Amino acid sequence: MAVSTRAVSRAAAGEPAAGKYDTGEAMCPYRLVLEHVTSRWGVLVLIELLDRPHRFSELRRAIGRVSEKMLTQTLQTLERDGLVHRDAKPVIPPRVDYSLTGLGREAAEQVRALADWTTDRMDDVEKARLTYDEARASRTRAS
Amino acid sequence: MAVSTRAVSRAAAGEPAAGKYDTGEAMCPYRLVLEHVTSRWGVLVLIELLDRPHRFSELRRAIGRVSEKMLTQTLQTLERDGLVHRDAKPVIPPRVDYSLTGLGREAAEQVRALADWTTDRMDDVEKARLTYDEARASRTRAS
DNA sequence: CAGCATCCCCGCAGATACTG
DNA sequence: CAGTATCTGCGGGGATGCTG
Repeated sequence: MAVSTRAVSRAAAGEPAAGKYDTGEAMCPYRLVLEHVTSRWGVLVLIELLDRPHRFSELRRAIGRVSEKMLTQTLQTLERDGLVHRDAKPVIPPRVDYSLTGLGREAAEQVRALADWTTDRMDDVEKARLTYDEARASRTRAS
Repeated sequence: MAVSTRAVSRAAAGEPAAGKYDTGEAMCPYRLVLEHVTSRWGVLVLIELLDRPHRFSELRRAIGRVSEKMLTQTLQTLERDGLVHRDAKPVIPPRVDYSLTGLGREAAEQVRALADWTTDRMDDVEKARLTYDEARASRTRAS
């Protein structure tokens, strides 16, 4: 039904299922949007759409290893938040194009900046990890 | 044991547990770092530490609603990646201060920019949601 | 106070089958 | 091709109890 569909959609993209953390206080709304944008697949979708609009299956291939279901859910969440525009052409076979809205482009640029930073600094991170693991290993030997 | 401890640490902060998505290909490393940084609690920790160094319990209170376990795991992951510096003073009662490294500060600034954008555009997002839900509701009535 | 160990639940996400 | 509906597992993450 429509209701359960909405429930699924709201649960998508890393958003908590509204009962799990509902220990009295409500989660502040901006964190929800932030989690949609920074969600596992949300990040990759936004970055991919920043290059150019994509069809559904193009996105699947571009991202790789995302299940059809998760991609659908992620796109629905982002569409609902007004970040992604969905253009379904009434043709056979169906053709649906996804693109960024103005709002979505702003978000995507922030996200891409972060992703670019990550790739740039990747080697620093890996060095840090080696140092950390080294220290841990020697601590283990000492005990 | 040390081995299992490391396994827990690696699974922290939204990082997949190394077997779940291991359908043959390895996940590219930069996505892992990206997911640490954009993880549920990672985002909030980085933003909080951008203001000033925090003690463990200060972070807990500042973030709110984060379990001790998840905060520990998140901090360990970020420390291992070289983004967070852990300073444990050998005193009683124990006192541990967490601060950003140079690398971590760069990441945190990107993340905060994204968070700021989210709060700024929050009302646009909510308007978009109303529009979206409205459209869905009328579609349901039509069918 | 900081953090580790253990238990356990439930919800995310993958797999599969079916529709327009 | 672009979805929806349903089932299932397993791992994230909360709760609790214990150590230094």
